[in-house]
Amino acid sequence: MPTKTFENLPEDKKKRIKRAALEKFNEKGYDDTTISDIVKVSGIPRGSFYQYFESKFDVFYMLLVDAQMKKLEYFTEIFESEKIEAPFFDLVMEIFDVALKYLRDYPEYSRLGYWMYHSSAFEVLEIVERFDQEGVKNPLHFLKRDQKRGHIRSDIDIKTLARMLFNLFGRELIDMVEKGASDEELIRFAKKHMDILKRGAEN
Amino acid sequence: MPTKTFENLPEDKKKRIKRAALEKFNEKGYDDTTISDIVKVSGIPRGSFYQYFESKFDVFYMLLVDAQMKKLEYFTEIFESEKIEAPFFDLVMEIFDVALKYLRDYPEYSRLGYWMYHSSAFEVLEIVERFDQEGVKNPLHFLKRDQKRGHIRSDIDIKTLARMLFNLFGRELIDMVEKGASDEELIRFAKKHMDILKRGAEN
Amino acid sequence: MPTKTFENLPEDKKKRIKRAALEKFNEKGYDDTTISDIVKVSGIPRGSFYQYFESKFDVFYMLLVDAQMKKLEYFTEIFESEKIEAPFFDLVMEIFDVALKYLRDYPEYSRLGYWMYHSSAFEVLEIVERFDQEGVKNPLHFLKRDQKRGHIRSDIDIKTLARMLFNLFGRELIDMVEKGASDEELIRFAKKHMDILKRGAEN
Amino acid sequence: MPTKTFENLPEDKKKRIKRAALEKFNEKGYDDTTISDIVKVSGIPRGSFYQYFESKFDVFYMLLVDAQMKKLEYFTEIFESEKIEAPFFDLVMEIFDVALKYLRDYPEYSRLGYWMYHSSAFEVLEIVERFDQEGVKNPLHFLKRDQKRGHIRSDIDIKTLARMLFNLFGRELIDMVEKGASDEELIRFAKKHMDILKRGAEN
DNA sequence: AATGAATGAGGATTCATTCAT
DNA sequence: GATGAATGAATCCTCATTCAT
Repeated sequence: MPTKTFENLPEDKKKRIKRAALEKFNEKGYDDTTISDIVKVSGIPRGSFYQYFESKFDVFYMLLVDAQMKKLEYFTEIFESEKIEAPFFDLVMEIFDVALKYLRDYPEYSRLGYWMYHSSAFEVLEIVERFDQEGVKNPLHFLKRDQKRGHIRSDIDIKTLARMLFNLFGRELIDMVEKGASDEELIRFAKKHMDILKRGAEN
Repeated sequence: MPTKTFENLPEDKKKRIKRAALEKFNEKGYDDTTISDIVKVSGIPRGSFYQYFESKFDVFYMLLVDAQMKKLEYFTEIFESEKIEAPFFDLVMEIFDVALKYLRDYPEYSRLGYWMYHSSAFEVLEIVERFDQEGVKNPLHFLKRDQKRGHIRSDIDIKTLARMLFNLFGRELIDMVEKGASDEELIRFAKKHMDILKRGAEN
Repeated sequence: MPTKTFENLPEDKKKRIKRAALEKFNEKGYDDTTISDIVKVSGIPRGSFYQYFESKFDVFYMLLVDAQMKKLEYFTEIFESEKIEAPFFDLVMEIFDVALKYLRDYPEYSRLGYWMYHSSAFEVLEIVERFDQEGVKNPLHFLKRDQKRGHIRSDIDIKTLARMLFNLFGRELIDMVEKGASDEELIRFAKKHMDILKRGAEN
Repeated sequence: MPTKTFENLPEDKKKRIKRAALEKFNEKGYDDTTISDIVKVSGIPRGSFYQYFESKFDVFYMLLVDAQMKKLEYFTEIFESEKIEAPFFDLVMEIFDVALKYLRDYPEYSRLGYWMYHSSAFEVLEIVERFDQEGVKNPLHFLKRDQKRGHIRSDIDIKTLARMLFNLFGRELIDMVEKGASDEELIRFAKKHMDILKRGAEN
C-alpha cells in the first residue's frame, strides 16, 4: 500500500499518477512495466516514486484495490435488493450482466485482472491465489443457501460448483473480453455455460 | 524451432542442453529465466546458444513440443483402443487417470505448462491461445459424436462443454498439482466436476 | 557542533535525537549511517535535521564530545587523587581498570570510537589524527615527570613510549572489546603489555 | 578473485585495469571508490567489469594479493639468508629497512593497506582481521625461537610482544608514511621503539 | 521554528546480442 | 562450427539537500 506521503498528495496529482500507472500496466502488463515507465508517463521525479510507493507491486496492488472497490459498487445494488433471495441460477444472468457492465465501464481495471493472471512475479502469484480463494466464496454462499433450501441437489459438491462459476466469471470472462469478444457473444457464452451447470446441479 | 546445427548435435549434448533449459524454466519460469542461465547450466559457450536457437522462446517452444509428444504417447493407447467407442462421460475418469499419470511421470513438463500460463511475454501469450484452441478440439470431437448418437442432449452447446472440460484438464489440473495436491484430492475433484457436467449434459 | 536551535530544544527531545543517532552509528558505523536513518529513528522531520545540524559529521562529533566528557568523569577521580604521584607504571593497571570500566558502562560510546577508526570519510580522518595527538599527551605528561624523577631511564624516548601506551589504551583496547574479549582477557593482555614496557623503560 | 575471463585477458589490458583501480583506490580509498570510477579510468565498458570481477571487493582483494606478493619478494632475500639465524632484535632494523624500501618502491600498494584499515565495509573489516592474525605470526616465529635459545626472557609473553611488533611494522608505519614522514624520521622512530622492546624483552 | 514533499544525480547490476578469432 | 569477450542500454534504488508552507 502507498505511503502516507502519497495519500497526502493533492487529489489531482494522485489521479495523475494512478492514471499513468494504469495506462502502463494496461499496455505492457505487470512484469514488463518498469518503474521508469510509470515515472516517465506520470511526470514525477524518479525519487518521488519511492517516496510514494515501496515497489512496483505497491502501485499495482493499489490499483487492484481500486478496481475491487469499484466492482463492489456495481454489485452492491443487486446484492442488497430483494431479488437476491431468488435461487442463484435464476439470478445468475442478471449478475453476469452487472459484471459485464463493470468490465465495459472500466476496461482498464478489467485488464489489470488479465495481467494479474499472466504474471510470473512472485508477489503477484501470491495475490492471485488469495483473489481466487476470495472469489470462490461469493457464489459458494448462495449455493450453500440454495442447497439447504432444496434448490440444488444434495449430492452436489457445491465447492466444486462454486469454483466452476468463479472460473467463468473471473478468469474466462476477462480472457474473452481481452480477445475482443462482443457483449452478445459473451452473453450467449454465459447462457450456455449456465445452462449446463444449472441442469447439472438443480433438483 | 532449433536450427539444423542443433539437430545435428550428438544426442547427449542435445539432451544436456534440453535438461538444463528445462531445469531453469522449471525453477524460475519462462519470463525470469535468462539465456545466461541456460548457458551456464548447460555448460555450452555463450555464442553457441545463438547458433542453436533463435531466442529464448525457441528453446521453450522446443521443450513444449517435446512435452506434447510425450503426452501424446500416454493418450495414444487409450485413443486407439476400442474403449474409445464408449460414451465420453463413461470414459472420462479413465482419461483423467492417464493425464494424471503423465503429470506425475513428467513433472518438469507439467511445470512448463504452468509457467506458460503465467508468462506475460508476447510470444508465449500467443501460443497459449493456440494451445487452448487446440486443446478444446479433443473433447469436442467426442462430444460431437456423442451428441449425434443421442448420449448428449441436443440442446447443449458442445463447444462450451468442451471448453469447460479443457479448462479442467488443462489449466486447473496443472494449477492444483503446482499447489501440491495429492492424487486422491485430484481424483476426487475431477469426479465431482464430471458429476455435474455429466448430469448437466447427458440425456 | 549543533546549532543553537538544537541546544534550545527540550532536554528529552535532544536526548531522543542523540540516542537515535548513537543507535544508528553503533549499528552501521559512521560511513554507512545516513541522515535518513537518523531522521527515521529519532522521529524528527527531515527538515528539522538541517535546522539542528550542519551535516552527519556534526552529529557524530557531538556524540564524540559527549563520550569524551563522560570518559573524563571516570578519569577525574584518579587524576585528582594523591595516587597520581606514584610512578606511572605502578599506577597504570589502575588506570586501565578505569578505562575498562568506562568501556563497559558506556559500550555505545566505545563503539563510536571503533567506527571512528574505521571510517574513510575525510572529516573523520581529520579528527582521528587530532584525537591521536591529544591522546598521546596524557601519558606523555606522566612519563616526562617520571623521567625527570629518575624512574624512567634518561635515554628512553618518552614520546615513543607515550605513543605505545596510547595505542594500547586507545585503539587496541577498543578493538579487542569489539571482538568480544572478556574483562579477564583484557586485563591479562594489558598486564603482559605493561610488563614489557615497564622493564623496557624503567631504570 | 577475478574471473577466468580476466585472467585470460592480454597482459597489458590486465595491467591497465589494475593500474586504474589502484589509482582510484589510492585517491579515494576503498569505500568511496565506485565501480564507475574504475570503469571510467580503465576505459573498459561497464558490463566488462562484471565479466572480470564479482564486486568492488574482488578488485581490491586482487590488488592486495599483488601487494603481498611483491612484499614477499622483498622479504624473501633476508629470510633466506643466514643472517636470519641471528637474534631477532639484532636483525630487526635490517628488516625494518626492507619494509621501508618496499613502501617507498611501491607507495600505491602501501596506501592500499592504509585504506584497508580505514574502511567500514564488512568485507574489508573481515580481511583486516585475517591480515592481522597472519601478520602477527611472522615475528612470533622468531621470538619463539629466540625465547627457546634464551635470548628472550622466559617470563615474557611472546604473543603480546609479536603483536606489538606487528602493530609497529604494519599499521603505524603505514600511518606515518601516509602522513608524510621522511625515511629518517621513520628509522629514528623505529629505533626508539625497538630500543624499548628489546630492553623489555631480552635477557 | 517546524514540517515534509520534491528533486535528480549517481551508484550497482543485468542482459541480449554481436563479433572477431 | 565453436568460442567467449565486448558492449552499453536499461533497471532499480538511495541520498543529501532544498524549499515552500
